[in-house]
Amino acid sequence: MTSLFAIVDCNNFYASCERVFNPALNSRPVVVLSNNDGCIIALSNEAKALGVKMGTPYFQARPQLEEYGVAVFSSNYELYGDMSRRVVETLQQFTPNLEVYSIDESFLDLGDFYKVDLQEYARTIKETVKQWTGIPVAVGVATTKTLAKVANRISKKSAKANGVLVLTDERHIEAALKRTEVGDVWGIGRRYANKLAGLGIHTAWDLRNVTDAFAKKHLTVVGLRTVKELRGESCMELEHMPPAKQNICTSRSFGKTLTELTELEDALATHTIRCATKLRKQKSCAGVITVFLMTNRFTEQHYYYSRTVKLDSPTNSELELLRHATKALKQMYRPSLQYKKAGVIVSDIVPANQVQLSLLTSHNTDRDNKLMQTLDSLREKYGNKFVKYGVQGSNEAIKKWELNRDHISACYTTDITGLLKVS
DNA sequence: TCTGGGGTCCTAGGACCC
DNA sequence: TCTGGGGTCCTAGGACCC
Repeated sequence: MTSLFAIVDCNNFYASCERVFNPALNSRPVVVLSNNDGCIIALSNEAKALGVKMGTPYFQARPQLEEYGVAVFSSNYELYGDMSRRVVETLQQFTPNLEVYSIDESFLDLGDFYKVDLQEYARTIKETVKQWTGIPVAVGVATTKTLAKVANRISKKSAKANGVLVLTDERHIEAALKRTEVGDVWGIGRRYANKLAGLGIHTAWDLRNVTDAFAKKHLTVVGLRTVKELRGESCMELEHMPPAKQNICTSRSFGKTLTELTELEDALATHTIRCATKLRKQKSCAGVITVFLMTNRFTEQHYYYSRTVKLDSPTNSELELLRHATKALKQMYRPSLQYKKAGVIVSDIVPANQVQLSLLTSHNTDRDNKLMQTLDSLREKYGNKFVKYGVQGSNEAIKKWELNRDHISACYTTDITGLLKVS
C-alpha cells in the first residue's frame, strides 16, 4: 500500500490576503512587514521581480519600495488567521484526512485516491480554493511529504505546471530532483546546504543517492529521514491532531525603548496573560515560567536578562503566573538600561487533567479555575483589551510599548477587538 | 531613528549515582 | 585512599521549520 500526499501551499499568503479585499492591489507589487514594521516577511510575485528580498529591514528597503510604488502593509494577523481558516474549511470538502501544517500550508492524505485522475483532482482543489476564498494556491502531489514539497515548489516555478504538479512517475521524479538545489529540500537549511556543498552534494538528486550511513553521520537521524523520503520511502505520517505544545512563548519588541519598571510590568503582564490563555486553550498547565528582558541586539552593548521560576505545582492560572512574572521582573530589572524587547516562556507543560495538586496550593485552584473560565469567555466576547489588571496600566501607558503598525489594513473580516463579524 | 515571532528535534558533555 | 565502568538526567547549543 503506497501512501500519497498533497501539499496545498498558499502563494505569498499575507500579500494575497491583503489583495483579496482590495482588488486595486492586483496590478501593484505588495509587501507585508513583520511586527513593529521591522522586516519584509511577505512579497507578491511583482515585488519579488523587483529584486526586493525577504527579511530585509524595512528602513533599508524603503527608498526602493517608494520608488517602485510598492504597496506596503503592517502585518494583520487577525485577517491572515481568518483567511487561513477559510482555506482549511475549503480543503476539508475534499478530504477529512488533512493536517494543518502552518498558517498557509496543509497536507492532504490522498491514500485512497489512486483511482482518480490526480492531475484533475489537484487542479480542482486549486481552483476551488481560489474561487471560494480568493487565495491562490499551489498543489504538489507525491508519495512522501518531502517529495510533495518538491513538487509544490516546482509547480510554482514552471509555467507549464501552472501551480499543479503530480510527481509519481520515476522519470519525472529524477528530473525534478536534479533541478532542485539541495538547500531547497524541506529539512535542509542554509547550514546543511553549505556543509553538503563541501561534500560534493549539490542537488536533491545527489542527496537522494548518498548512503544511509553518510546521511546519519552528517545530518543526524532527521536528515536520514529526509533522504529516505526523497527515495520515495514515506517516513512522516499525517498528523491530524496537532500535539499540545511543549513550550509556549509570547514576546514582542517595543515600539520605542523602555526604561521604567512600570512600563515593563505592563508589557510583561500582557505577555503572561497571553501565555496563560494559550495554555488553557490547549488544556495544559506549565510547571516553569521564564521571563526575559533585552536591550537592542543591534547595538554594541547588548544585554539579555532572564529568570526562570519552577512552580510548586503546574498551573494555567494567570493570577499565579502573573505573581511569579512580576516578582522575577523586579529581581532582574536594572534602571538606566534601554529595554527593547521582553517576553515570557512557559515550559514543563503537562495536560491539565494530570496535575497533581500540592496541598499548599489546592485551596486556591477551584476558585482560580472558575475565574479563568469567566475571563476566557469575556475576552472571547469582548476582546482582549476588555479585561485588565491594575498592573497593565491605563490605555495611555500602553501606547508607549505597543507595536508600530503604521501601515495596517482595515479589519475586513474582524472588528477591532478581534470579534468575527456576523455577515 | 528604524533590524519579527514562535516553535521542534537531536546531540554532546557534564553531574551524579551505583 | 584509589580505581573503573555504566546508566540516567539535565542543559546548552545547533540545526531546522513557517
